[in-house]
Amino acid sequence: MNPAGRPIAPPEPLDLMFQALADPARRGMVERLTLGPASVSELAAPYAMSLSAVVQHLQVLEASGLVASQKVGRVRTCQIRPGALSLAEQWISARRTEWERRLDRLGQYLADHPEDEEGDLR
Amino acid sequence: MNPAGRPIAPPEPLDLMFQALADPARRGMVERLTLGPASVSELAAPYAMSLSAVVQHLQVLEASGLVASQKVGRVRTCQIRPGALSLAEQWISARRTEWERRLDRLGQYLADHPEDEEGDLR
DNA sequence: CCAACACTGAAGTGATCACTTAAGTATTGC
DNA sequence: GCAATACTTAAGTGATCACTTCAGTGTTGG
Repeated sequence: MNPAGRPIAPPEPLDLMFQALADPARRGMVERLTLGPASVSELAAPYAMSLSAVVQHLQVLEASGLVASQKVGRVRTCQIRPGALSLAEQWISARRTEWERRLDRLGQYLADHPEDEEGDLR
Repeated sequence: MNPAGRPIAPPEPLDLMFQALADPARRGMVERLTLGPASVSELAAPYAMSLSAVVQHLQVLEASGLVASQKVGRVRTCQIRPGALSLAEQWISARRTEWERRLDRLGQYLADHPEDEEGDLR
């Protein structure tokens, strides 16, 4: 049980996604991989951390679905999974369009009722 | 010092942003706030956690820049900051367009060289 | 005035995170 | 064959996270 005593819920895909993107090293690896596939050591090169740490970041990225990899010989080659980011993108753009619509309605209301005062959040 | 013994870097805005979005309760609060401003207790209502926990989530959301709030009397009213999500949106769409460009180049190459075999990641 | 209300702040706890080191296991070039 | 290469796995550590409880503080309706 967790601290709340409630049953643990399995993490949703969006949780894993945003969690994966929340670390600058992981974002950096994704940025690198958008330029093309790379081996683990190539991905590790820009970072001061151990290879082990990089592999652990890679595992997070794979669990989130952002990255896939396959091993050939002794080299593991990683690539981004193109469709993966669209889930996060959709959530964000849904919020954006929602509040744009809301601001439009508010603007329309204010235009229709110019006598009303500002400062009202409702 | 951190476990690596290296100096700590201050978290980047995108770190705070994605970290804030990585929790389902916080995303839920953002979703609620896209429909319009709400008080702390209104935001807390759907959740089984304590009010204190909700306030702590709200602090994370404020630190990320996603949410703003002001107190009037004994009620704190929260609203989303419309522009905030665009930072995350831009990062994601930058990656998307980058790998789309890359896939286009790859497709063009394959079209120009139909004799080549598949399975090459380079 | 005073009780109910809407938070606020501090302290504590167990789980998870971001690393580390150390000791493996397959591959490959020579 | 054998050393170098490219990871892989396990165990450990301190920091941070997501909560909790409890004890305030300021506000407001009756």
